[in-house]
Amino acid sequence: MSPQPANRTARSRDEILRAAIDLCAERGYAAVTMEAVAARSKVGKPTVYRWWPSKGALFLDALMDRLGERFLLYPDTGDIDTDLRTWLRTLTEVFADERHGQIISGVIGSAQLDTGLARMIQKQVHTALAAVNRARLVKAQEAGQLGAGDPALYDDMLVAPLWYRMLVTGEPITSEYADTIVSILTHQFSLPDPAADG
Amino acid sequence: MSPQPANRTARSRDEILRAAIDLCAERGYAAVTMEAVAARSKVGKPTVYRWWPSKGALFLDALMDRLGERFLLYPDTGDIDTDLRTWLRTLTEVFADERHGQIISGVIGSAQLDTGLARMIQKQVHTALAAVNRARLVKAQEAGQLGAGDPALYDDMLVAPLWYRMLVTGEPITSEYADTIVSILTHQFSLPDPAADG
Amino acid sequence: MSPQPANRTARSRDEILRAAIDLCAERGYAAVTMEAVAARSKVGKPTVYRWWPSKGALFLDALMDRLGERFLLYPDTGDIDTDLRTWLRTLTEVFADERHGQIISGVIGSAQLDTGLARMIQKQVHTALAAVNRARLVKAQEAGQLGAGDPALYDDMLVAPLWYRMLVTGEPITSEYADTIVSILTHQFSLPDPAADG
Amino acid sequence: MSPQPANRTARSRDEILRAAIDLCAERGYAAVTMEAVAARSKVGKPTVYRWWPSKGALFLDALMDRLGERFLLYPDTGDIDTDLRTWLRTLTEVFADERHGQIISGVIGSAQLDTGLARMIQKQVHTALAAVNRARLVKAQEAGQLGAGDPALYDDMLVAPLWYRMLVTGEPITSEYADTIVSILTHQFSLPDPAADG
DNA sequence: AATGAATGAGAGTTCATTCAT
DNA sequence: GATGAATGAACTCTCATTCAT
Repeated sequence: MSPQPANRTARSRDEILRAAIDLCAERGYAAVTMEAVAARSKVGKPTVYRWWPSKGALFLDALMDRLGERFLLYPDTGDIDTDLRTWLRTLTEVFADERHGQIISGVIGSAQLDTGLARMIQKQVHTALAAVNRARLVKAQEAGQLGAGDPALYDDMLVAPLWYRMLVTGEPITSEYADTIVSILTHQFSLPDPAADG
Repeated sequence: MSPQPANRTARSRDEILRAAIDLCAERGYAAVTMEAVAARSKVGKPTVYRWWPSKGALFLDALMDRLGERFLLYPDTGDIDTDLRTWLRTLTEVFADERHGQIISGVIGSAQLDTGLARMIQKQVHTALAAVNRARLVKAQEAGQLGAGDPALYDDMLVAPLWYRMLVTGEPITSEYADTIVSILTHQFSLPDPAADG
Repeated sequence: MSPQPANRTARSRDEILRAAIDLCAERGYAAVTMEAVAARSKVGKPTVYRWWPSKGALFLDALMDRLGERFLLYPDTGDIDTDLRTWLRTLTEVFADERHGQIISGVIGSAQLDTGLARMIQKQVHTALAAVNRARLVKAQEAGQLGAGDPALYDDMLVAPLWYRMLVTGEPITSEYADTIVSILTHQFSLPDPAADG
Repeated sequence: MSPQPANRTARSRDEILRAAIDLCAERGYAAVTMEAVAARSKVGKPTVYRWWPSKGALFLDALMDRLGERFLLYPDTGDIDTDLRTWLRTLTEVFADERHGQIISGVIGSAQLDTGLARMIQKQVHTALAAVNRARLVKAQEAGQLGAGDPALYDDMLVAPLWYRMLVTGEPITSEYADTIVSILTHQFSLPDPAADG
């Protein structure tokens, strides 16, 4: 997503990203070092630094490489309820997947300590994501499937609880949780009565 | 909140926490090191490490020292709408305050890379916070001021958007944003029409 | 030799010295720490420090305790040649004995870095040792068994080579070496011809 | 003498050695720490440790740097008496010089607690020194200027008394002392009569 | 462009030494 | 006196980052 693949260059890039992912699976995000990534991928450390200024940036790229398309292809069956549910479940699965979740929380965690990385996330992730999300929501509003209201707020309320559990409380992120949130948003935001439906 | 203040001990503890806070204000959370904290507070590094296993733990304690009570005194005027608004505004103010916000996001960020710190946050912050929050919500439900529904979900949806902006999108956290979220939750969750009321 | 043995005090003192000697045998002088000595002898660290200001001082005392008398009883059979030989062999044996040699070189080594210890060695060891040595040499001179000459010089030339091997070259200290030195000094200092006697 | 001077490397090396020497002059050998050396020479601690495993090794190198040649150029006027006297006086001057003596005794002292350093001294100092010394002595023997006898013994008896005063008794090391020793060795080892010549 | 080697900030420890009981 | 706990100097090392080739 950032370096242009040239001949040998492209291979290096892939090997570095793979090494990063592999090491993360083996030792956990926190224990991965740039040094280990360089060693595993058989390149010099300066080569790694030429392309990525930090571990966070490297993993952000690795993530985009593997998951980017999955998020940018927003589902559109015509029924907003179904689509939001599908979309949020996708997010849930990724978050809950040990391998990806670890990287995601690690990258977001690193970004709290690294302004540059935070900016990269803005640019590479949020802008793109917000665009597709909001486009779909506006379309649903125009189709009368969703009440009026700032789509950005819908969007926040939809994904924020997942992030909250991921980053703050550590509680499990399940598809039931995702479904409940979608239901609240689409069904006039009325909270389910736990006595009535569990 | 964790080490017992003894004679000389208590003074060290306070000086260390103050040094941490001061350094953070001067250089930003990321640039504070345990070494600098020790130097500034005129104690040896081992003294700092004896009480706090990491920078994150140190700042978590500093935060609890200064803000702990503010959060554990949940407002209770009898009107849930007012109380939630008050409470969330308090949270908003703290998050938006450069000095505190920086520490909060830094600590949560560090916790993504440090299981031990994550656990400390669970214990010292969440358990206490969730208890007061949920108690107030249940009381409101019993008073018929709030629809049925799992109070934990109310709680998540109330604070998650603030955390989301804080940690993920970086968008500003304003009291208008807080108020909107409370309104949605208390007024049957209907989203405001941006065209109608801004 | 320094602390006065009182009731429980004496027992502590002995236990501390024994612990020091034992630990030295187990780990080597360099690896013995005051902390380990305190732990092994089941006393608090301040107790050790009350009596000995440093590891070197402690071992100096331990050494004097075990070896002191051996050196202060200078042999006197009437024949200076025999006596010097006996005396230097005693020294040789002690130096060559792994257990004692290690402590001796360790203490002298420590004294290079510790003026106070150097002074203690002057007082506790040298004054006493030089006195008996020189007394015997003077007596031999008076008996016509030894040429004229400053007895201090005899003394230096007698023991210096042993110390030299011990502290500087690390070459083995054998009784043959000791005997050769004595022979040179007593037989008009004529060096043996290696071609003639080996 | 050990690390290969490269571009930046050489400058660092020199600055580190100079800093060590300077600090030693200011505070005394014992009070010099690797940390202070690093700070004074404006390099990181690991840089110091990369090249020298210990303070003793560092000072050994500093010493060799400044004094090495002085010792390896053994005087050879043809007259062994003169040459030994010259050589031992050189040694005496260095030992008696506050600046060098301190380092020498410190390094030898450290070596008592550090096998690795002891080995370094063997290799870097003794082998070379013994070679030149013995070569000169053998030449003198062949010229009939010196009695038969193991040159190594001559060598030991020549320098041991100086080391003995330096490391053990602390008595002053003067050129008179050196001269007396040479005289004894060269004049058939007959000790001067203090009554006759002072 | 790519890399081996060098660099230094700072983490986290050990242990001599001192305080408070 | 004796001791458990506290303190800090300094060590050693890891790893991000940079230099020189």
